[in-house]
Amino acid sequence: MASGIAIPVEVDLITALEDQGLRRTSARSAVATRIESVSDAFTAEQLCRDLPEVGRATVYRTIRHLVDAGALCKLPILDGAPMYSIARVEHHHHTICSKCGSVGEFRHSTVERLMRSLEKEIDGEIVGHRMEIFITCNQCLSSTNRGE
Amino acid sequence: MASGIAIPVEVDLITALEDQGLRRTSARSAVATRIESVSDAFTAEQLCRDLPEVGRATVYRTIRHLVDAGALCKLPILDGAPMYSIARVEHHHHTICSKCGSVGEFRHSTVERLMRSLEKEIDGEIVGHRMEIFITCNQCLSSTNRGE
DNA sequence: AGCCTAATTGATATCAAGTATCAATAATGA
DNA sequence: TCATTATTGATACTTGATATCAATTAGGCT
Repeated sequence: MASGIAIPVEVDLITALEDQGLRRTSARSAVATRIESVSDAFTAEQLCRDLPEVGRATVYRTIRHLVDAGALCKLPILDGAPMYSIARVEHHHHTICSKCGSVGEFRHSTVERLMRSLEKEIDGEIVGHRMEIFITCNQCLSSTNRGE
Repeated sequence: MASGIAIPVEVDLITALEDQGLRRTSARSAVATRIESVSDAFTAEQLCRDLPEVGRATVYRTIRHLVDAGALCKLPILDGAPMYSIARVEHHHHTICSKCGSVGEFRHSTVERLMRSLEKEIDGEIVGHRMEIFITCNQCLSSTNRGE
């Protein structure tokens, strides 16, 4: 990870919601707290299962608000429900372990430079991009080596 | 696009299916022909609507076979059904117009170089990647300028 | 040509993810 | 405290996609 320490944006999800003009309610607090406590990426259905005391509709709505606020990233999974992860770094991309599904974040200046150089090749105006790197994470690598 | 002319892999979808050991049937031919005739990316549901004479299950199955054969790319759309496009260029990425949804392909060596340089930063072994560029395509740009 | 077998089809049921509805409830400001 | 407005959540529904399985079809064989 070299020298470039990513400065983590302090994420307080319930505050992010209030900044959107939304009320602080017990349902929203429960959702926010739960998301902050699971460190990994998660699906909406997982959250619903973890929070049976909060209605499905509310879980989905709250997630949508957090995505709108920029506090959560929604990342598409080709065969299945999208996953969400807290947006800790300003602009970043994701690594997804194709064995265990764990999600990581990274940021690399080359990506931004790449966009600029692509601008010439592309028939239109670039308004955004998305990039995911599929990996076998170190944990899965070592458990495979141990011969499971 | 400079000098590097992308050599289009000649794609014959029904042949791609036969190469998988699948039989040539009228349903599969209908699906293959239809996909080849629409030049744009499409969703499974669109195909079903275009081919009411072919059962839904068969349309979905045939698409899956074509993806398995590498003849179609499945690209995730964050809010909605995945789109499919014929894989004309060996390894490539997609541009998606965020106004009209049209899909294009491009290939750029920097992307491959980028992967190699990312290898050092990433906690695991890279096994693949995915990248989409969101654009406003020239067509949408000009129609906006005309003041719709 | 006719037959056999395995592959394929497609109507239907089912599943899963997510959204719309709307009466009941809770939060805020006066 | 009251009035207003936002929020909630049970329920029904929508959409995309897969499972089931009897009927059909393709391809090889004689």
